[in-house]
Amino acid sequence: MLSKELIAASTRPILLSILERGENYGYALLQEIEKISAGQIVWSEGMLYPVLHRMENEGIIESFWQEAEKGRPRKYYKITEKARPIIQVEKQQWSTVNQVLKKLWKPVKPIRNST
Amino acid sequence: MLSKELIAASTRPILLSILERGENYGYALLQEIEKISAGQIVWSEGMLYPVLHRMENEGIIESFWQEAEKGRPRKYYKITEKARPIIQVEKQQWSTVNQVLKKLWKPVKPIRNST
DNA sequence: GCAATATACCTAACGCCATTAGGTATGTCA
DNA sequence: TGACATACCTAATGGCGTTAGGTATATTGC
Repeated sequence: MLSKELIAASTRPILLSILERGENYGYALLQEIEKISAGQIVWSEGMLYPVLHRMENEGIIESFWQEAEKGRPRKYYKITEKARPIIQVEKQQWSTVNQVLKKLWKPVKPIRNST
Repeated sequence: MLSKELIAASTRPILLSILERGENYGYALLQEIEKISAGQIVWSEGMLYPVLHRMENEGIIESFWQEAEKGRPRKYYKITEKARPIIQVEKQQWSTVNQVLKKLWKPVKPIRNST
């Protein structure tokens, strides 16, 4: 169970990275992330759908309805050209923080003793 | 300039990791993170002080006033024993997300062409 | 002497966003 | 026929970063 802050920070980068590999629909994305993270990351629908709508409003992704062989129609999302630079910035920002944390998590060098 | 979501997700882990290495006071922490991140991460006071107060209320850190050689007294913070397991969980959570992103950012293997 | 700047702390109003908790609709299986 | 999985959506709530203030001390420049 991730903290809500970490969810907030990682959802967009993860979503865009998944969609970068191919279009997909909301419900499948919920299962996809759970699978990729080996059950570590679980998204709620109440979080995901608003995020998708917001990103569509911003023009980062776009949607189209598609009939499934069975069940109700699915709303597929795909990234737009506008998404590319955003993904780059997000990667860079994530790396910045990750490098700082990696640095801080390195054990402190003990002071060499002269004995 | 980091996104506010990434700030929210990283502030506590970073703060606790810095304080794990030694007690420090608020204003110095602002400069410390800027230095460690080579200017990439800049915290605002309006973000930092409430975070410190919240963590103190939760018993994760504790504070004491100390006179400086010059200027006003400083409020130093140090981690408590309660912080240790929390830091561990945060490290683990961060690593989980980081591994997922690393996986997603690996270039997709192109299909070998028979030409 | 006095204004500007750096240090060092604090807080209130605002807006964004995940959570919680609902709702609708279709198809399958017992 | 009732339960469950699939598949979409939204409203109310609370937490938290941003913005924009405030207070106090010490130094530096005019």
